[in-house]
Amino acid sequence: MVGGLMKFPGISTKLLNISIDSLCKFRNLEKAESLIIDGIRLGILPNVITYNTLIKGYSRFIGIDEAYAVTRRMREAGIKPNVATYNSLISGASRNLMLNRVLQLFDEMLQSGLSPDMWSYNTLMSCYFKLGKHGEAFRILHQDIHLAGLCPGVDTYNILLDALCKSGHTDNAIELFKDLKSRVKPELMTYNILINGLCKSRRVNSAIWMLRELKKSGYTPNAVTYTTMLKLYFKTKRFEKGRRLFWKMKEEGYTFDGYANCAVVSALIKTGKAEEAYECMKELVRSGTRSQDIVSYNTLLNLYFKDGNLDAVDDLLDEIDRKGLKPDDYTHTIIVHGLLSVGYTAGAEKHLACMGKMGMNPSVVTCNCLIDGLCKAGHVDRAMRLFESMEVKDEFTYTSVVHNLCKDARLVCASKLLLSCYNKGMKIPSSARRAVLSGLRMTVSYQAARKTHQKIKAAIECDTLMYP
DNA sequence: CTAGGGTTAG
Repeated sequence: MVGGLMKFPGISTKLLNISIDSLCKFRNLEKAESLIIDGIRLGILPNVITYNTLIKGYSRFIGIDEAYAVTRRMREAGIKPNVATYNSLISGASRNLMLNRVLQLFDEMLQSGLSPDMWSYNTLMSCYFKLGKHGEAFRILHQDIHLAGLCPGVDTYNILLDALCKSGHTDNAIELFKDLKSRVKPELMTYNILINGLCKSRRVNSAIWMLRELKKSGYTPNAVTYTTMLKLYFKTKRFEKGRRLFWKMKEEGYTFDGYANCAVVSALIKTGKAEEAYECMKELVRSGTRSQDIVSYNTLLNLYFKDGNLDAVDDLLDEIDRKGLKPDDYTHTIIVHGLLSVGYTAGAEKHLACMGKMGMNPSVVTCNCLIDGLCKAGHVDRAMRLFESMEVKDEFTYTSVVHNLCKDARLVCASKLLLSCYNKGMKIPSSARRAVLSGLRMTVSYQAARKTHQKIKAAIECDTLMYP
């Protein structure tokens, strides 16, 4: 291949870069690098783009250190890193939420006399947002960008709008959207971000209004738009509407990547329609998308468990392994929950222990499942031991534990935990409160229930909370 | 750099 490039001096580096790019896209980084070396031997000199492409690949698929190591080889080859080089490194660091690394690279870029561009600032800003450091992110937006003589572009606003939506400030996002239209032209992605934010906060009418705005601006909804609306329909239990939309998506070729199929299948599983779910999954298997990512496998795995098809589960786990896919938090949760649902409590516990041995940290959700399952199987003490060992706990953890403690008549413990939730300002469903209060009334005393009710009132600073 | 799919309690 490289030999052939020699016949076209002048464009040979361009062709080399194209080859490098496609190799990198398919994670063939070693091959890409050996192609560079072959090229040099044949007199085809790599340029800054060649190395930047390689760095982008390393930073995306391997690691930031490995990507950085390429910059050293690049310098040895007499090529100086440019802003794009640093941007690739910075985005790799940002993807892994390595803020210090991002800042360090920024410094290094400045010290080598390079000026960060809008892309660099966008990445930095999005890293701050992803870490929940909104103040810092806004400082980049309102100060640093202007000090650098740059102007926020539509991409900058996309990042900002998405962060606002994801942190529950959908109203601010809408406000900003109305305001920014005078400065930049919203992209299709801008609309999708907002529609998604509105759907997630269940603002159905606003989402539909935004969809109309999207069309009014001359854009055509794409697979992302439709998948977002599809989820909204399922969430609001408008199954017929969802079914019709999915049908339309299939007809118009919007289901090529399997995203919509996964959404539909999980909705079908939740409504107990395993048959239809299998039907919908078949298509995914046929299209080959299934072989590409763990999400489709997780969906299918969940389906097999819910259907009690444990042989298929076994086969599928083997297949995941064979394909070299990496099980993620969802996979582990589905396995633990699935084992519990078929009554195999010991297996679920074993799975968690295995994860620990392999150096994996089970997620909060995985632990929540096991806690709940252990309680329901009558092992409340073991569940409580796991509960106490958890570093991160969420609403689900507490809700489940409180309910299960009530069922087990451990009211003192349950009411203590419930109160700690209110004191932390944690949102906990009122069903948990009712379970504790009625439990106290039944098994302790009416006075104890009243007293706890008073404490809850004080904790949430509310006088009108009715005593059930 | 930025948008959509998959997991848990009641």
